[in-house]
Amino acid sequence: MSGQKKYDDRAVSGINISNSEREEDLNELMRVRREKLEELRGTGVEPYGNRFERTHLARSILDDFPEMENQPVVIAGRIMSKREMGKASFAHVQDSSGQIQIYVRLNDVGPEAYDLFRKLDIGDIVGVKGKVFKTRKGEITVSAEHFNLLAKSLRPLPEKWHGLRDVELRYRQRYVDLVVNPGVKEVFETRSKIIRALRSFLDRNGFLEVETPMMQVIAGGAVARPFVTHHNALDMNLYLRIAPELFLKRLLVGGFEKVYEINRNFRNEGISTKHNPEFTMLEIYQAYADYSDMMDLTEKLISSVALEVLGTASIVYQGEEIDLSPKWTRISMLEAVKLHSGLDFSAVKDAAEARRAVKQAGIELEVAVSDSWGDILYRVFEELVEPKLIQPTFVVDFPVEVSPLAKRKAEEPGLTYRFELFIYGRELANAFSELNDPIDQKGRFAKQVEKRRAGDEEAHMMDEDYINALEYGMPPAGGLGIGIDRLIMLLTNSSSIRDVILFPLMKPRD
RNA sequence: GGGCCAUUAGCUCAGCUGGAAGAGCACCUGACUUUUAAUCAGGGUGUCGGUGGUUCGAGUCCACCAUGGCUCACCA
Repeated sequence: MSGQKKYDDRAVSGINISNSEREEDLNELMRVRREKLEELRGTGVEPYGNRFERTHLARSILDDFPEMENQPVVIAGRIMSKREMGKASFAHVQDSSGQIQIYVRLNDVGPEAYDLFRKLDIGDIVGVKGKVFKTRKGEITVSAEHFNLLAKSLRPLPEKWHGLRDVELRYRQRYVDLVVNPGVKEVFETRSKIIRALRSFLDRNGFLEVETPMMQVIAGGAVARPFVTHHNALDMNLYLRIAPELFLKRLLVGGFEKVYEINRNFRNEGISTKHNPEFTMLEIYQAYADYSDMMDLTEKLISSVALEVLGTASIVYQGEEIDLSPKWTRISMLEAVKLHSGLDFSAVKDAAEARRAVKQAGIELEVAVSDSWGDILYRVFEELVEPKLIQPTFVVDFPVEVSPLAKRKAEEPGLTYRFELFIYGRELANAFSELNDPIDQKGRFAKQVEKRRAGDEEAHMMDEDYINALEYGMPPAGGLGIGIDRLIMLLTNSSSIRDVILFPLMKPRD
């Protein structure tokens, strides 16, 4: 028992016995660095420093050189390269703003400090005090008068020419990726700016940011398989949310009229370049609005964020020019399908006829026996139309069968006031006039529950409390969901969702 | 989950029809007081992803497994 306890303590404190305590496992590069570490300690140099006060970032020295020349500065950062030339040396130091060269001369720093400098490795974090000058070859440089070791690095960094290319290592050890591949940091800085711009746009327009449960008793608001977790004290299973939708609409019932949430959703499904099990979603709800208001909002939101963050609404994604300036094409699903497949579903009366029409048109499609007219229309749309929607396109009026939370069209009850936004063949946003008729909603849930009983794990569960809320009366409202990771992919020209998520889910090795 | 591809030094990669594991960077030793992919002289640091098999002999051929990439399926 006590042995078990000891093991747990070590696990919690992060000590990795198998890796760090077996010297014979260390390769020569790491062994040498550990020896240097001990040597430094032996000469009274603490290899892991404390607070360090710097005066300048690399960028500011480079940008303001004329004023900075000959001025004293204190910088701090990681040594990225080193060039020793006997009694003088150069190195590059990298901080959050970029890199700047330092020059260390025996005569300036003295023999002890110069010895210390020679022991430093690429990857070590140092603080440098010195004066700014320009070398003979014209590079702005800090001539060191004094320097401190702030953190000794025990592992060699990837090489300077190619950086870290191995995709698997880049994702597994993002910290290394960030150190050596400068473009990566830029993507995540842009990500942060995009999210800030979204928030500020919504805040300016009177929307209130709220937080709703990530752990839910009923995983609702979307069609997806949830993750299951367990609460010990209550001894009950909980789901990680697949969407915040039903909670945000409860807030409309409560009297909040314009709300939004930017947060993680979790879906227990396949992983791909477009899917990570946890992803960030923006959902917006506006009382007394409808789906065409949501289209206007989507256009304004995305185009103004692009303008604010990138300085242009005309972007290039994977070699394709995409114009995000309003107004975007709006086309009904029936028209879109007719345009791209020749099939006119408005003349098709039921599922049997739809099946025949698809077959006649020679479209290869796996159609389940239980599929309805709407299911088949939607499948044809996904298969033949989606990939062709490169420029921003709102596809409107989805079949009711695939839209269990959207309001029916008054004149065509088989369709709903729903749209999805497609850019580069990908779904980027999904929105509708919210269904606020509790009786209709209950009926739709019941249909979903039937599907669930028939084995469809992605179908909705019955949410009695949500119905209860609707029964109190929810104002008519427009609701909008935008996949933030995909938006960021688009705006940073990233081909994989893993390039816009700092720590994407990876299967452990071994 | 299916198909295709990849896995060799810390990193980036070569290694042909099976015949004694290689390069560049990094690292180590030495020289060098404005270099910058610093240079010059010397040094190879490895469970060839793992386990079996075929063979006199396997980094190389075969099977299975692991991880990853692309792609299809599912989804956002």
